[in-house]
Amino acid sequence: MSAEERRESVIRAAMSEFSRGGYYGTSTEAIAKRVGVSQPYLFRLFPGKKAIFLAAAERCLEDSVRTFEKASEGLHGEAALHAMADAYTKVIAEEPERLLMQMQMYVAVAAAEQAGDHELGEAVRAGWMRLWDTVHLPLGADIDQTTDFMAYGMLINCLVAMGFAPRHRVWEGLYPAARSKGRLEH
Amino acid sequence: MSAEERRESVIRAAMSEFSRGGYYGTSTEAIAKRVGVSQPYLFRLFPGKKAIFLAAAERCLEDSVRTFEKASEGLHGEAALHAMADAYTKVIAEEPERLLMQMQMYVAVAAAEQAGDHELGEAVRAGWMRLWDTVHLPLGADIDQTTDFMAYGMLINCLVAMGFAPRHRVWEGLYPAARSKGRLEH
DNA sequence: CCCTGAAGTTAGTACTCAATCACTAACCAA
DNA sequence: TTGGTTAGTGATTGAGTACTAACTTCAGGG
Repeated sequence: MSAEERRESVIRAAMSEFSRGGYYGTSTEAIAKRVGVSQPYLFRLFPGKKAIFLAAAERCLEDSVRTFEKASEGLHGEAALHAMADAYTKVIAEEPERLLMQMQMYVAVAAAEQAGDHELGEAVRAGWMRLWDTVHLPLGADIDQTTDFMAYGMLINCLVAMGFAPRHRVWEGLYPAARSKGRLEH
Repeated sequence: MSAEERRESVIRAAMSEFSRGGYYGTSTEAIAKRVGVSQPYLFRLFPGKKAIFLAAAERCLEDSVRTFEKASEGLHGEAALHAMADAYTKVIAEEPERLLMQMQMYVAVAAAEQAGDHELGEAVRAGWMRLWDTVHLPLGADIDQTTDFMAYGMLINCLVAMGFAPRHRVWEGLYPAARSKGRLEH
């Protein structure tokens, strides 16, 4: 397998592992095992653990951007809103890891910034802005609606992280995500 | 100093430290240093690191409950909403650590649950429900409004964690928190 | 004046983890 | 065959970490 292909699979494995344990709670050995490669070899593909996390974070944001781009393609206003909400609902049910990775990303940024390392922070903020704009345009560039959409998304992320069962009453006020979630998740 | 008083200061120190590095990124030595006590002594005050984190998480939620209880005292409906939003704004400006600790709590729950440890998860979910109800009642038991309030809160937590500057346009759609934040944070 | 119990420390253990180094095996062009 | 590149491994190192055990210090009471 070429180095580039390996790097690709490392990023995917890293997203999985980091989503569980976060930056500090994930060992490079765990990532290597998931890739099926020796641990030292990771350091030939990436300069260090931080670089792996950064790549995983950027990919995570990129995935979300693409999800909403695809969902809202050719749609506007309320139709786009529903399409994007449905798409997110699918992510909740099928790839909850992605939501957790988002959360891990956010807290990792806070830690890095306080340690004087702004590289991750700048990348994540740039990615988030791209995500924000990706949602903003199909919603008719309505700031309030965009903010609402993102806010619901963040609430959902937190509820998923906390492990609230899909039928729990905290989901009640979330529409349409909650109802769809009730359907999709077992 | 009595053991009980020490435990109290350990919890406060732990909230600070865990809010930065999360569970895995925070050493018991860092907590001990902040308390001004030797590291092994922590294990006489608490059975282990996990217990310290649990205590810090519970205290964090308790603090938020108290914040909203105090803010909404004697108020209902829109008045209560504004009072609670203002109170949260104050927390954003003066105690951003508390918001970060919340985030750290959420991701720690996800990690613990997947590792088969449900103790933290149950405590956090119970605490969150108390928080939810604390907000729910003054808002006239309106589920949608409560969900909105919590969603905005979670979005704010994430933006703060990512380190978006107070004047950044992502804050624009947040009302009244954003405007107040612009005023309060330098 | 000694005894007890509680607060707190020093020294140490067993372990994990990121990163480095020296090496091998396969392939490929001249 | 030779010389070079690329994918990959095993052994190791040095720093850090949660937790334990044994010791110290000291206030208060009989």
